[in-house]
Amino acid sequence: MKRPTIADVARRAGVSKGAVSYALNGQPGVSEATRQRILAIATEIGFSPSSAARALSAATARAVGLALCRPARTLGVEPFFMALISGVEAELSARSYALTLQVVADHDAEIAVYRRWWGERRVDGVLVCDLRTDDARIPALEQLRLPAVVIGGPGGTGELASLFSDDAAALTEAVEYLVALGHRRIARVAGLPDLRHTKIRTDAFAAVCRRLGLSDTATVFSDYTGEEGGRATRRLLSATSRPTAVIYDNDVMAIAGLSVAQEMGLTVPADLSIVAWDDSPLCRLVHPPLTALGRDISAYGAHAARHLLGVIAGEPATRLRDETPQLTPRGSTAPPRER
Amino acid sequence: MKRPTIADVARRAGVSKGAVSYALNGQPGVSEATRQRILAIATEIGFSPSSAARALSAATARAVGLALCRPARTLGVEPFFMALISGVEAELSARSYALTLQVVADHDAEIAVYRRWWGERRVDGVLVCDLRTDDARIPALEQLRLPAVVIGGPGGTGELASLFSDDAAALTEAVEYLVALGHRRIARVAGLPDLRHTKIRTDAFAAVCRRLGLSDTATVFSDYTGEEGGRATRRLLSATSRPTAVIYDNDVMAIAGLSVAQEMGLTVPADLSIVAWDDSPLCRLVHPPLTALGRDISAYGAHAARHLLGVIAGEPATRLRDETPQLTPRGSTAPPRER
DNA sequence: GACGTTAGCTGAACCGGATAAGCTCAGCCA
DNA sequence: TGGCTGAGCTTATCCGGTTCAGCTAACGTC
Repeated sequence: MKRPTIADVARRAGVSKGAVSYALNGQPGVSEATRQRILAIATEIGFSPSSAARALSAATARAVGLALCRPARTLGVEPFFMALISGVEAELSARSYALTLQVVADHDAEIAVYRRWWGERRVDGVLVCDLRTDDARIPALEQLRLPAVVIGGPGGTGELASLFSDDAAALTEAVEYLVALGHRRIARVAGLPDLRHTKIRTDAFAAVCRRLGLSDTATVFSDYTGEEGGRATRRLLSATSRPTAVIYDNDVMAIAGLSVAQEMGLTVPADLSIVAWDDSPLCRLVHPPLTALGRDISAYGAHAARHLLGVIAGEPATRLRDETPQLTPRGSTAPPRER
Repeated sequence: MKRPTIADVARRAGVSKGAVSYALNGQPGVSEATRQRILAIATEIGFSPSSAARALSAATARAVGLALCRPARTLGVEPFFMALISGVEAELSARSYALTLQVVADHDAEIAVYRRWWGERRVDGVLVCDLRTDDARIPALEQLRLPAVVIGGPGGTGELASLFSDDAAALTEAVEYLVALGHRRIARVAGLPDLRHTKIRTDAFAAVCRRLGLSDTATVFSDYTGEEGGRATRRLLSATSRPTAVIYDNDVMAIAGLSVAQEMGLTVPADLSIVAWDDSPLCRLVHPPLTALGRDISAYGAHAARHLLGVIAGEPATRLRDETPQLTPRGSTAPPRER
């Protein structure tokens, strides 16, 4: 099947290439009758404009890049990224933008990819994930002047546009809820310590514990994998004065923690309450179902994509606050057993 | 930061655009000294050729498309796709191909996407997932003559290239293992019935049960979600003569099944053995860890990508058999309790 | 009826590469 | 010395769109 070009449409309509271009792009310069005739012919012979030719002359790729910088191992297990991608994609395809995906090993490789994408004009902008506390990608992107939206923050995003959720508020709500249930010894299994949102949550955790007068609090850092989450839990529960509640930075670690607790003979929630961050269907899979801090990740992705398209279109690089994660209480939290 | 073009390199090197093109592409036509000088200058000013211009003249996009046709809901939870994508991506980026991703609602939309990608010359080929028993995408792709590799089969892939695993053999191995443990009443919670690999597994299940003289066997169809998997399990376990072992078509449903069993007061594996398909880290997260039929999904994706690049390069559209899923026994399977 | 004005269209340049064809000149041989 | 060869380069064309400048004809105006 040979692919028709604009010249084929022009020939069959008996007009010039220019007229066809005007007609298809809704530009003035052709009569309504001619436009309809051209559109009909284009549809009939199944014409769609070559993205390469269009990119070359219009200097826009109509594509957006997303580089994922996590090992394949953890990438797959967390539902977060797939949900994010599907939201991003929904927004992009609605505006006929393509999504180009690349998995990279580290930030240096990621910056190299941005540099190449920009040089090759392969994308018009990028979405940046997993913001670190001191993130080399930010100055690199600023220097390239590659339109970008950082999914993360607040803070640390330089002059770039960003989209963030108020993780501090969400974490505070979770701690207050646990304290209201009667918990005094609350621990936290955090994600990678150099991610910015980990620090934000850690700071918020320290602040709320101080405010509520909790002293027996511990934060253990992990890497979002089930293995590490389980190990961290085992360590916490083996301490002489073990916590009565644990907050996990993702759902996978929370599920691993639940298994470890059960394996150690503890009953959830009587002996141990569990709160998960990221309310995916996984949280409802296990028994008891997990109390979780959730939000619509797909919508988060869609908002990020929309924001990026705005930045590409020349809108100012603002910092948007998205929905704050909401606490959904389920069977994994209860007042601590008397002792 | 303005993006340098081939003309900038040519000007600084004091040669023509043509010479630069020959030098950068390793073509004969320039002396080694000139080539080195041009390469140095290109590196120095950070030149990378515009993908659009290259695509336009070389008539190749150096990009591969992947359309995912599942609701966002189930897409996110299963680790399968992310693992597949990371494998595909590793292979593609090693050969400097880009991956273009699109989430679609149904097969008609997917075919429309293929048609558009082909017309726009946005991709050089596509990977096709989730083959159905009577799949409209196959004839559509054949008609478009768009290079494609179908991830699925064997059979039902028409003239297209494909990559499949021997699910029938894997399922047979799992059943034989359960029978060797002493199980006689084995049930199966299958995936969507119109997926081809579901049918292959269902047929293999029927065949091996007949061969081994098992009569009390049941296959319940589901949709890969935890909710449905749990519901199916509840139905199976409520029957008068309940199964002593259940094989699930994915890990998410298996985990949901485990929860349901525990919730109903059954002990796994004493009262019920569980086998999961797709051995993701999730299977090791729960307690007891799940016996699973696993394979390297990332490598599967990489093989599919390599096969597709071959087809794009003009190699014959062969049907490749990948590694057969291997049974990894863990804590969720044991001989059935005497009764 | 001469003169703007404008809608509607054409022709050509341009985007940034790849590449075929042509040109130049050194080297070699008869 | 003239002719041939081939390495090493330049020039021109093409890919398939967008867009600008210009052309033509119809229309309105005084």
